[in-house]
Amino acid sequence: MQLLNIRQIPSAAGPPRYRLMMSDGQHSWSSFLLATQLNHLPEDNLLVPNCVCKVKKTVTNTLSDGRTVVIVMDMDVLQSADEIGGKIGNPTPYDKDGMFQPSPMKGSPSKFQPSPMKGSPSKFSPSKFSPSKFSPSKFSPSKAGSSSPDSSTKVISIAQLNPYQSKWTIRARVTNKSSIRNWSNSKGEGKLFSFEILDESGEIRITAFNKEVDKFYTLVEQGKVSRSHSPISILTSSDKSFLETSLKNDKVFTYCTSPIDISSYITYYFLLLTSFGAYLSTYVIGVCKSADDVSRITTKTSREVSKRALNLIDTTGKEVAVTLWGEEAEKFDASGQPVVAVKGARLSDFGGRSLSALFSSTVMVNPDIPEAFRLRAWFDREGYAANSQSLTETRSMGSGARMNWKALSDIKDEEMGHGEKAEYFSCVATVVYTRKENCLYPACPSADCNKKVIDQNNGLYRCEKCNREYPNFKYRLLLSANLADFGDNQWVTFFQETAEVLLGQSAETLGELRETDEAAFDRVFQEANFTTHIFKNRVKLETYNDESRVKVTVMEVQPVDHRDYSRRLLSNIRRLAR
DNA sequence: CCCCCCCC
Repeated sequence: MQLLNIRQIPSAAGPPRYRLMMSDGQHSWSSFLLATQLNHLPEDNLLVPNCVCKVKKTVTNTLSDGRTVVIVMDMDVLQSADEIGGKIGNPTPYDKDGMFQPSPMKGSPSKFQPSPMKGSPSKFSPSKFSPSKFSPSKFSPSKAGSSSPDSSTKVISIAQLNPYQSKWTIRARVTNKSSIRNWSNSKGEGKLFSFEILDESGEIRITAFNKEVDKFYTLVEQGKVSRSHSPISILTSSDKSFLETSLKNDKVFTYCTSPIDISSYITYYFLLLTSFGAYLSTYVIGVCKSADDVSRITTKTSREVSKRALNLIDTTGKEVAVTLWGEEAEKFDASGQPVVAVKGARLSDFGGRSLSALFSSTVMVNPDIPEAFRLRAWFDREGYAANSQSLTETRSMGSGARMNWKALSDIKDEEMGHGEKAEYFSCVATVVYTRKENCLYPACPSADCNKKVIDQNNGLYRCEKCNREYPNFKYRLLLSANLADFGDNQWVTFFQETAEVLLGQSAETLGELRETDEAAFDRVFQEANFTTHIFKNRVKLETYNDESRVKVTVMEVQPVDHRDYSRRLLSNIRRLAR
C-alpha cells in the first residue's frame, strides 16, 4: 500500500484520528488511524504522503448510518517517500501548520524494514529529524532560490494548503490548461495562461505570467498529456491567494516518476464535520435542508446581483450556509431537498463560518457519486429530523431554526416556565375552543399605545395611559383558546397579530362584524375551530394574589408541514423503540 | 501583475 494522503480529523471527544488515503496502484481506499496507534509506530516520522506501508491489523466498525470504517491498529512503514517519489518527497514530518505532529523519536529500528532498493540507512537515523532541520531559517525566502526540490519541502495535498505554510510540494495532475492570453490596462500589459491541478483532495488554479509563460507553457502542456496517471510535482511558494496561486520563476516544476494513480474526479469530503480550520478552499457535500429565496443586492460598486443562500447539512449534524450568486442563484431549485456538492467554495467568516461560491466553483445538484447516495439515504431515514448545529449564525435564526418541539403534556410534566426565565416551545396542536366573548376590546387609537380605553358615554374614550380622551378607538384582539394534541390540552392566549392569523380576519373587520353581522362574526370562530397549526409559544409561571398558574402565550402561528411533521413523528417512534 | 464573486 502506498499512503497517498494523511490528514487529521478533529474530534471533540475521544482521541484524534487520522484519515489515511491508501493505494495499491489499482485501487485506493481510506481508513482511519487513531492517534494512540501512531505512538506504536517507531518510525512514525516516515508516515508521510507517498511512503509505502504494510497494514498489519485493522478493525472494522459500522457506523449508525451504515458506513463501514476501517481503523488501522498496526502498520509498518516499508519505504520512505523519497525512495518512491525520487526527487519529489523526503520523509519529512508535517510541522504544526500541517496536520501531523511528529512524536518524539523512540527509534526502534528493528521494526522498520528498510527498502532493499536503495537509500543509505543513515537517512533514517534520528538526527535526520532533529529540530534544527525544521527551524524557521530552513524555510526562509533566501533558501527559496534553490533550483531543486530540497528535502525540507513538505508534500501535502491541495486541501491542506493554508496561509501559514510558506513552502510545500503538491503532487497533482494538470487539468484545464488555458491558452495564452494578453492583457492591457492602466497598470500595464502582459500575457498569462492558467491551468488547474488536481489531486485526491482537491483542485487549485495556477496562473503563470509573462516570463513564466515562456518558461512553463510547454512544460504544463506536457503535464496535460500526463492525464494517463502520471502526476507532476509542483514546487512553488504560496502567495496571498491560495485559490489562485501563481508559478514563480525560481520554482521548479518536475515530473513524478512513480506510477501513482490520481483519479480524474474529486473526492468530496464531509468538511462540515470541522469548522473548516485554516482551509481557504472547500469541497463540501450536503443535503440542502433549506434555501433562501433569491434576492437582489447592490454591491459596493453599485452593481445589482442575485444571491441565494443554501443551508447544507451532513451526517455530522453540522450545517453551513453556502451563498450562490447570479444566474446560479436564480436557477437553483431547492425543492425536494437535493444533495448539493460545491467544489471550491470560498470560506468566509461571516456568521462564524459560511461559504461563498466563486466564479471558479462548481455547484452540482444530486451528483452521481457514492457520497451523494449515502447522504440521500441518511437524510431520508433520519437526517431530516436531526437537530443540526449550524456553523453559520444568522440573525434570522435564533427562534426560527431551532425548534424546541414539545407535546402539550410536557408543559406540566417538565414544569415548563417554572424557572426564572420564560421558556419557548413549538407544538403541533388543534384548536378545540375559542372564547369569542371578550376577545375584542376597544384600545387607545394612538400608534404605540394599546391600552384599553374607557367609554365616557359622551362619544369620547379615555386612555389612562396617555391621560387623554379620544373621539375614537381601535379594536384589538386578546383571544383565549384551548389547544389540544394527542395527549393533553392547554389554555393559551393569542394577542393581536397571532389572533388575526388564527382567525384569518383583522381585528378591525371583526369589530365591524360583531356590530353588523353577528352570524358572520360567529362563523369566523367556527372556522378557526378544529384547525391544526404549528404554534410557537412562550410559557411562564405567573402569580396573581398568591395563586400561581402557567401562562402560555402564542407567539407565532404557522401552517403544518405534514412531510416534516410525519418525519419527526417517525423519528420519535424509532427513538422511543430503542 | 489578468480575471475575481459581491450583501447581510
